[in-house]
Order: sequence, then C-alpha cells, then structure tokens
Amino acid sequence: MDTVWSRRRTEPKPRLTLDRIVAEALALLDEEGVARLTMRRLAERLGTGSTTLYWHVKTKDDVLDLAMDAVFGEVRLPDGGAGEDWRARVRALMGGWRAALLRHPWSATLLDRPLLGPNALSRTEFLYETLIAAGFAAPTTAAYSLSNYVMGSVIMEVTWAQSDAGTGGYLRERAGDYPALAAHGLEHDWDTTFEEGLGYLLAGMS
Amino acid sequence: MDTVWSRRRTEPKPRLTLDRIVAEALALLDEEGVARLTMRRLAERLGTGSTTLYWHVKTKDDVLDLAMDAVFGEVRLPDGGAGEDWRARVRALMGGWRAALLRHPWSATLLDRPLLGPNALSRTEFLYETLIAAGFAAPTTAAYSLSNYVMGSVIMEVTWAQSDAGTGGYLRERAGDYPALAAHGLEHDWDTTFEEGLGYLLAGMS
DNA sequence: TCCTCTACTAGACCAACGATCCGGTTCTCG
DNA sequence: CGAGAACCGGATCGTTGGTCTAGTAGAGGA
Repeated sequence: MDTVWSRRRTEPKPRLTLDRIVAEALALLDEEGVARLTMRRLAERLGTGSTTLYWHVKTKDDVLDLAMDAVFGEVRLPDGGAGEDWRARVRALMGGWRAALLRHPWSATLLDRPLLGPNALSRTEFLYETLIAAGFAAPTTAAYSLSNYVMGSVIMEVTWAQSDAGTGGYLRERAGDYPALAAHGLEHDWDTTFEEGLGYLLAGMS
Repeated sequence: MDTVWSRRRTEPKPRLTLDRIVAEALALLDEEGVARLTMRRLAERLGTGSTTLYWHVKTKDDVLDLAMDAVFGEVRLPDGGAGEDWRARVRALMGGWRAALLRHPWSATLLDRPLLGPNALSRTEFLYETLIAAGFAAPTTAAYSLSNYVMGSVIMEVTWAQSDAGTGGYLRERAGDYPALAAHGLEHDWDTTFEEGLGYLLAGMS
C-alpha cells in the first residue's frame, strides 16, 4: 500500500550498480549453479525487477562474462622476485588459476566463451611476462599449453565431481568392457594428479 | 485432403530411429550450431512432430550426449603394432581426437558433460592400454594430462576462432595494456602450437 | 476375420525463459 | 527550478523443453 502516510517512511534502497549485480550473480551461481541463474531470479534477489537489470547490462551473457572475470580476479599474482625459479612462479599462477575456478564450479561450463575481461587478460599477460623473463624467446606454445592444461583439468574434475555417484557406479558396472580404464582411471587424488601432470608439462619445456 | 482415392497412395515414410535422430542432430549442429538445435527444429527436419522425438529420447540432453559420442566415434584408433613408438601412437590418437572435435566446433561447448558413451570410453580405454603397454605402471596422471590438454586446446581454439574478428581487434586495440600477450599470443598456427605443446607433455613423461 | 498390444504420431498446451515496450519516478547538474 | 539522464516495474512477446490427450498403423494370435 502506498499512500501519503506511508510514503517516505522507508529510506531509499541502495542504488543498483554493476558491482552489486555481479556480486549477487556470483552468490547465486555459487549457491544454485548456472542453470538456476535467470534474470528474474537475479533481479528478485536484488530486490528489483528483471527489467531494471537490462539498464545496467545488455544481455544475460554480459552477466556471465562479468561473473567469469570476477573469478579470474580472485587469482592472486605470485610476486616472487625474478631470482626465483620460473617454474615455481608458473606453478603458483596455474595453481591459483585452477583453485579459483574450482571454488566456483559453475565456471567450468562457461570456459567456452572468450575470456577477454581485464582480470583474465592481466593474468594471461603475467604468464607471458613470466615465460619471457624465463628465457623463452617464443613463449606462445608454452603459454597456450599451460592454459589449455589448466582449463581441461578443471572441466574434467568438475564434470566428474558433479556426476560422481552416477559415474563411478556406471563405470564400475562396465569394468569388464574397459578394464584398463576401470583399474586406473577411477580413483585418484585430483590435486596430485594435477600437480604431476603440470610437472610433465614443465619438465618438457627444455 | 484425405479421401478413399488419395489414401494409401503415398508410401509410408521411413521409420524414425535413434540413429536417424542422431544423424540429423549432427547435421543440424554442423550447419547451425548448438544454439539452434531445438527439439522442434530437429523434429521438423525429420519430417515429424517434436513429441515424437520424446518416444525415442528422454530429454534434449540425451540428443546432445548421443551427438557427442557420435563425434568420438569418428576417431579412428591407430593400429600400429606394439613395436612402434608409443609416443607416436599417443600422438596419433590425440591428433585424431582433436581433429574430430574441431570438425564439429559445437562439440567444444559440450565438453563439460560426462563423456560416458561407448565411443568415448573405448577411446579412453585405448589410451590407457597404450600407456600401460609403454611401461607406465600408473598411467593415471599421463592419461588425464593428455585428455586435459586436448580438451583445453580444442575449447581454446574454437572459442578464439568463433570470436575471431572481435577478439583480434579488441586485443590489438589494448596492446598497450598487455604488451607481451599482444606481441606473442595473437598470431600463431594452431596446429603446430598443438603439436609442440603435446611434445612438451610427452617429453616430460620420462 | 477379428482383436489386442506395441510402436508410433500430431496438436494443443504448460510453465519458464530472455528480452522489450510502455509508462512512470527520482536524481543530478547547470 | 527546470531539463535530461538515470532508474524502475508490470505487462507482454516469441520461443523453449517437455507433457497431455487422443489418436493411427501394423504385427501376431485366436
């Protein structure tokens, strides 16, 4: 009810800003996953209508892109001096990269879109700088293979974790058809597998 | 018009089967991409109603999973003898894997779901077998890092290719902010970058 | 020849989605 | 104090995945 008497008694709600939208989108994604992020639900959580969101944002994809870049923003750049082993710095960067994505499992689904936000780009820039400082005249291959590896491992881990109950059971039932896979591929520690594989990659870069 | 005279003159249309559905879904995906695949459009192309599809398939996700496994089915298993270099066999498998996915760029978007179809599993099984035959007592890390690498590189390449015009331009504008990235990350040959990175990985597996 | 069961099909329909239109209010700055 | 920019929400549009209802075609048995 809005009458002369009730009006102005409630203080104005805080302005809606892009930052608030992105923060709430992250919270919603963390709590309910990417499928449940709709403009209506997001607006509801912000105490507004869905139309209002479109004043700050052009499409829903904008929200997703901003959310992704916010995740990359969580990656802290390792600030070791140049004297430190470059492999250690790359390990730290890639580990932080992976950890940020795993902290928000929904991000694995969104890895198939251009990651051109400032946070993503500055991390990539840092990777190139580190490789160049390490002596790579042409760091392109190294940078790509490292990024590819991290992205792939995050997707793989999230996918398996989400279908965990079903997956393990299904594969175990068919262990007869895929003996080698069933014997070695089912149980392992994701963290150490990631680190070891990263070790392969780093070792191969002469 | 349906009269005694017109009836029965047209021969019955071919039965709808799962195979026909999957084949048509692949064609539709190849031609128009994953966003345009709707049950209605798929049904229309098959000359039937959308309801009919649900007799053969439980959800749209079923169609996507079947389409993905069909892509994996295109990967030919290299049949070199055990005498051949195991790295060459792995290279052949991974190259074929990548090529199949790149042949159907929409598949990059669907890599975030459990790949448990028979074709995907048999390729993975083959990878494990090859690694075991090569002497890996614990092939888990090797298998995962190879799969991760291939998945990541396909996603990366497809993403960049699809946003090519925009991406290159956008990054080139901001070359000042990301000098190392702009200098080395923009132009390169995807095939050789893939092969070189795979070389790193294989070289690192002592 | 009839009957029944399975396989299959279509149209209408449902709730929900992304996005837009319209009509309005509030804030800011000159 | 006035104008324009910023902001807001209800109704609405077209489309989606999926279901309900109401069937038809054809094989096999009695």
